[in-house]
Amino acid sequence: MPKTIPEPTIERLCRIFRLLDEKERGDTASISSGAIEKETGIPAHTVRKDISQLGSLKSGKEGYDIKGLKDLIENTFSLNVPRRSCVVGLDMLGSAMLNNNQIINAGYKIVAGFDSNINRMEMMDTDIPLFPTYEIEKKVREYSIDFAIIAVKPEKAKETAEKLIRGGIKGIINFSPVILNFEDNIIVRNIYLVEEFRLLSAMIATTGKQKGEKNEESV
Amino acid sequence: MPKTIPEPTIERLCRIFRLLDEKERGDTASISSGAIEKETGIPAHTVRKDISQLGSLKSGKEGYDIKGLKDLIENTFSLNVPRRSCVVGLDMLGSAMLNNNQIINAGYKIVAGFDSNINRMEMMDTDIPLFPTYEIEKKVREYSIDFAIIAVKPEKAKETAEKLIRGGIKGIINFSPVILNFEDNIIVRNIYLVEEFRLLSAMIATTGKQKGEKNEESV
DNA sequence: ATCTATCTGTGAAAATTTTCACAGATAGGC
DNA sequence: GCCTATCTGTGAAAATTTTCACAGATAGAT
Repeated sequence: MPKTIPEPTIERLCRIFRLLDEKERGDTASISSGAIEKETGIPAHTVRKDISQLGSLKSGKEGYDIKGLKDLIENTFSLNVPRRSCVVGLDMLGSAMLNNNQIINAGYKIVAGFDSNINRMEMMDTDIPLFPTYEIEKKVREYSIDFAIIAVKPEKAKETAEKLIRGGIKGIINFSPVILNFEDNIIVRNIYLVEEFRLLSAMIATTGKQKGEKNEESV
Repeated sequence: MPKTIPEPTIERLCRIFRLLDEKERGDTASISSGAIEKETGIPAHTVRKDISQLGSLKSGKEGYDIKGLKDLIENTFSLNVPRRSCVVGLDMLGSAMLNNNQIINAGYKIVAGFDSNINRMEMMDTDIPLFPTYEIEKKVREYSIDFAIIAVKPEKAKETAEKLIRGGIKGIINFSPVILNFEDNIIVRNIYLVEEFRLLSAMIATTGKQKGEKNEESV
């Protein structure tokens, strides 16, 4: 085992990765931990500590070499391995995901969409192949799909996840407000829209000056 | 000061709140920490510890009274205070947010939408009043809007946030991939779609069995 | 080559968060 | 009332994560 990297560190490094991606086509070739702090809010010493977990990278008076650091993160986390994804549930949110430029620009290919409503699918205007939900297991396997975005109605979320898992899915991004909790080695990232609202409310109520992030985990 | 509640605890309690909301219209009137663990994945002792931070609630052989616990969380975090929200950027993702049932059902009112493209707004079919982005500051103030969802193009994210803040916004849910980092007491929850994909990749690469959450921080 | 200013890398300390273990409380049966 | 089974509440221990402080490294100037 190559040494365990703590989850908060993984999250921060992915955030830094995006910054590097922006900066890569910029004027300078390097960036310091202090500059990373200014742009991301992650304290400089934490940035250094996190990066040091990746093994060493030659330093310098200038800070980190942007390209070098980016590649190091990319390799460590296998971000360069191409991943195929699908979207299940093609109402407004699901459709927005199917056509999401951010996702496509980052190199993640969305290769299929699923919905239980065949009429709706026939009306949709997209190049991505669409299938009825009863074909999920079959198509996930056939297309070797790694990741799925779940945007179905809450009452369908669990069975949708189970179909995906039977098809061999590796990771799920779950937009439904149902807590998906599997023993297996399926990784689920939950994006709870409503909870983000509640967290804003809660943070205002408790102090008004918490830090506000988590990705989170997550929406 | 009423005692500081750690942020991870706030996030878990909001998750538990949702579970209670589901269970409230169920058959039983109470739920134990063990049952909460089974449904949320949060360990029972952590559940108890978290709940104990809220001050005491009479216990019993049966576990927690669902209604009582729900009210306690609601009051502690002022989740019952009505909040008015808006959406800035009405492309597919923004429109999906404007019409999102989850948000509405949870009692959060979306009272305005903003977009820089006036033609697009005229074509949209919604009862929610829509305004051009140059009116953000004015309208946020006029409607006393508390929260905003930012779904604009990355290059517009920062200036959008600044307009909202000048209008007096209290919290922002940011869907753009730009890191918004303010000194002020504005709370920002970032939902980084692409980062969720990267985190799935990273977690598979590092061990394949990390726990997967945040949002998840954050979506 | 030496000096200086600027950064990183990292062991150790501090802070935070989670886990544990068990005392205390409650409801039901006898 | 008393006993038992089931839970919570919580101080203390353990684990994890963040912060600190400074040694070491590099690049440029003189």
